[in-house]
Amino acid sequence: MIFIHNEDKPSSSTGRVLKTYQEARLQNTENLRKLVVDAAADILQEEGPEAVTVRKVSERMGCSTKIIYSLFVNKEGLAQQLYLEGCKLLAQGFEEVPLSSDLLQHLLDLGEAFWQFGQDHTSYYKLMFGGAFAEFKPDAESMQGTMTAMSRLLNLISTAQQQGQISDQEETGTLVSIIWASLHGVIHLYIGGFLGDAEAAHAVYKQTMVLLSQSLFAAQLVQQRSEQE
Amino acid sequence: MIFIHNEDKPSSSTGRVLKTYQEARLQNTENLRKLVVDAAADILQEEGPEAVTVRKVSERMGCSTKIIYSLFVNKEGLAQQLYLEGCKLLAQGFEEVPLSSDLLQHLLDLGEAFWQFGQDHTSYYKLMFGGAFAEFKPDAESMQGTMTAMSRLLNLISTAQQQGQISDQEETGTLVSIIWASLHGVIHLYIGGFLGDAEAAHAVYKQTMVLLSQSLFAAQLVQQRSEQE
DNA sequence: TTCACATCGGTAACAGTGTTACCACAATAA
DNA sequence: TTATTGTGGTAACACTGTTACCGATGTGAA
Repeated sequence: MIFIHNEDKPSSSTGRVLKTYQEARLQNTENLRKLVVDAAADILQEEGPEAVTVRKVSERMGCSTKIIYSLFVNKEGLAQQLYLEGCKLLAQGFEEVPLSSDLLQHLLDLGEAFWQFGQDHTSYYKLMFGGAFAEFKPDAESMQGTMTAMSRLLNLISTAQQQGQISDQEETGTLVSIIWASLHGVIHLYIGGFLGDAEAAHAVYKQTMVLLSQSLFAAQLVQQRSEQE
Repeated sequence: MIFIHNEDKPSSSTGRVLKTYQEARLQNTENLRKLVVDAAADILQEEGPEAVTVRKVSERMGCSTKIIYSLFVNKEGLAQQLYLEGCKLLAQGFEEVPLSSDLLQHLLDLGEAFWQFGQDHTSYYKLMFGGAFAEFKPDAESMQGTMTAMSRLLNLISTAQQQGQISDQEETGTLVSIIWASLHGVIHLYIGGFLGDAEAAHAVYKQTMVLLSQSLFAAQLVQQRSEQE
């Protein structure tokens, strides 16, 4: 039963998912990989990270678990692809933030976009930064994807430093890490259930952004103040 | 083999762990609970959070898994006890920080103690805040334990607000959350492998503390400045 | 003392996980 | 047509959390 490699048999009642799997198998493995990642992504978003299991993915694909192990080495390999998928979504979220000549406002907007990503794609967030897959450590490709997603933030800080609005005593990368980590901490504690409801957590988040940017842009503020006097 | 309930039999070669289990069983269940938590804590520290399994704990105890389910409802119940154990260690770490009349310095010292806790008890940290047990959400007792551990930080912020060194526009709890979450974010990203080696991560951590405290104590700094003029 | 009852806890199983050895089949090459 | 290669499904292994079962043990009453 199940899979007869003979193509003569009509589609019958095996369903559409099965057909796409058959189609992809006739083409290159790259399409098949994408199909598996999509199936896994669906499960991730519908049922959360812990529901993403090799068997569930293969069932949804209509194939055996062997396929997943042939295409990706193990579950972690599949998780890495999902990580990169999440990076794309995050980058997309950042892209939608309008450019602004007010760099402080721009920073706040980017921070807000990061919060929104955590809310709209909580399952992805848990997978990527939440330690949902205990064994998952970012490899070179993952870090590359992360940096690409974060490039918008990096460019902003760099520009602000060049314009003298943010001190250039610290390395740009360090400042990005500080902002990223601080905001991540709020989101992660909230997801973990430590910061009450979404409203309270969002208040903490926004206040964290304010405090950080106050310090970062402090030189400018002081300068503005002395100019006003 | 294994457990003969007859006490006439001498200790034989069953080992010391077994004897303590037998002893505790003769006493109340509270001692037995503590013994189980200790065994689980040993595994946690020796082999990490993912190694803490019901079977491993029961093997180390020299009893069946049933005991764990009788004493704690399920694995999560045991995890909660480990969480509280971690709170004690964290509180202990905070206790060792010397009091200081310089509240800013005191804040930096407490922050450093939090970092040290993450380094010295990484397994506990992962269990408590790292999401190592995906299903674990802090219940009322866990939150209570967390607050007790954090009380040192809470008192400090409260005092600084009363002395006018930190603005009292924000609620004390909110400020504590901001500091906690930001520092947690750095530790968590570092543990997750996103911030490079310990040295680089520690630099980010310290800089985060500096930026935050600069904003928090900003009013005072401005005040000092105007007093000097 | 003896006997019924209740409780405690060990055994063995269930359902689920990641992973892999095995082997039948299809496609290709000679 | 035959030999070889490789793809992929089946079924198993070693784990996990969890629980149904049931014998043994201790405890109460007669």
